[in-house]
Amino acid sequence: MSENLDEHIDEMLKTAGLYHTENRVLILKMLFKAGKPLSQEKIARQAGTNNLDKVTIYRTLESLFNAGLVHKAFLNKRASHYELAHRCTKKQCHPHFTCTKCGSTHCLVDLALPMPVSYHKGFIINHQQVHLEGLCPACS
Amino acid sequence: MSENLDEHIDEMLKTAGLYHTENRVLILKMLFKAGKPLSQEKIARQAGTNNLDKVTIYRTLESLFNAGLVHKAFLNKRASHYELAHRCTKKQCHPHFTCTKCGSTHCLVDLALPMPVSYHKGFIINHQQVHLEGLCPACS
DNA sequence: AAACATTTGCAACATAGTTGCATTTTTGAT
DNA sequence: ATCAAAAATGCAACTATGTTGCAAATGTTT
Ligand SMILES: [Mn+2]
Ligand SMILES: [Mn+2]
Ligand SMILES: [Zn+2]
Ligand SMILES: [Zn+2]
Repeated sequence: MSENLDEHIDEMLKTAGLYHTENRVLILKMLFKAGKPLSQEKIARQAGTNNLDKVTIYRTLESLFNAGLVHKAFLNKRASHYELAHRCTKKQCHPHFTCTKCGSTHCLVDLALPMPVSYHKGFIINHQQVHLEGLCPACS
Repeated sequence: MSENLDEHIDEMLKTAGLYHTENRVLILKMLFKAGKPLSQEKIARQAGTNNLDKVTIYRTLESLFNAGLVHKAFLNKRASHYELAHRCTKKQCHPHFTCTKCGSTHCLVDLALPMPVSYHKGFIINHQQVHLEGLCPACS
């Protein structure tokens, strides 16, 4: 995946019907590399010299989100975080874990949680996100 | 509970070791009455004439939160929402449901979800919050 | 190359939340 | 009831996050 990541990203954008732009490629690469949810601010800082405008980052993430390539992760932070959708099913993202001591975030991609079936008459459940808190291996 | 709500709130504050103030009583009453998570803005608007300062609301909620009387609900909105902790166990809040059509929020207090047991060596899971999306009875 | 659609950067704005500090309220002890 | 200490409140100013409008730049299609 390391060699042909560029090709993979090209394919993702083409399939999604999105214009192939420098910023989309850059941000998708960052998300692949990070392997966990990133905020606008982290992306901006990591881009450094690339002089990415804040608004552009938000709009780029939104276009990737609308295309289904990216998910909003549901952390207990003030800022939204985005991650690749490649490790989520349509109905269920993997759980996210936040360490209450060091603040680190972990994607528990292999922790399968049951999706609740229909609740009461009339409720249709389409999507689930689970957020866990506790102590990470480094802090426990 | 309607008659002795005041007494109940007095008791809550006393047990928590918090000063008994007008604002704490007012906000706790609102949260009881609402039965679902409220944001600072909703509390301010509902207080109306009572002329509650924004900062005071935040600080009041924080004191109630630190005392464990109130939880932060984890909705996919920009602003934090707070609710009474009385329908949550220490480790697990009830799931919250947001309707993607009308935006309404529902507390699924009788939907019991299993708490994931320890994940990998080193992870200690202390708390779980689940957020569901779909269509509410009015919209489905 | 030309025409069209989308993306980008910038400035200005809106909303959520925080901090410092002087004043007021609550509490517990006299 | 009076007083002193501790905590809560209101206000102003501030930071951080996110949004909107628009002209210029870039990507796509023919
Ligand atoms: Mn993740
Ligand atoms: Mn609730
Ligand atoms: Zn940790
Ligand atoms: Zn609805």
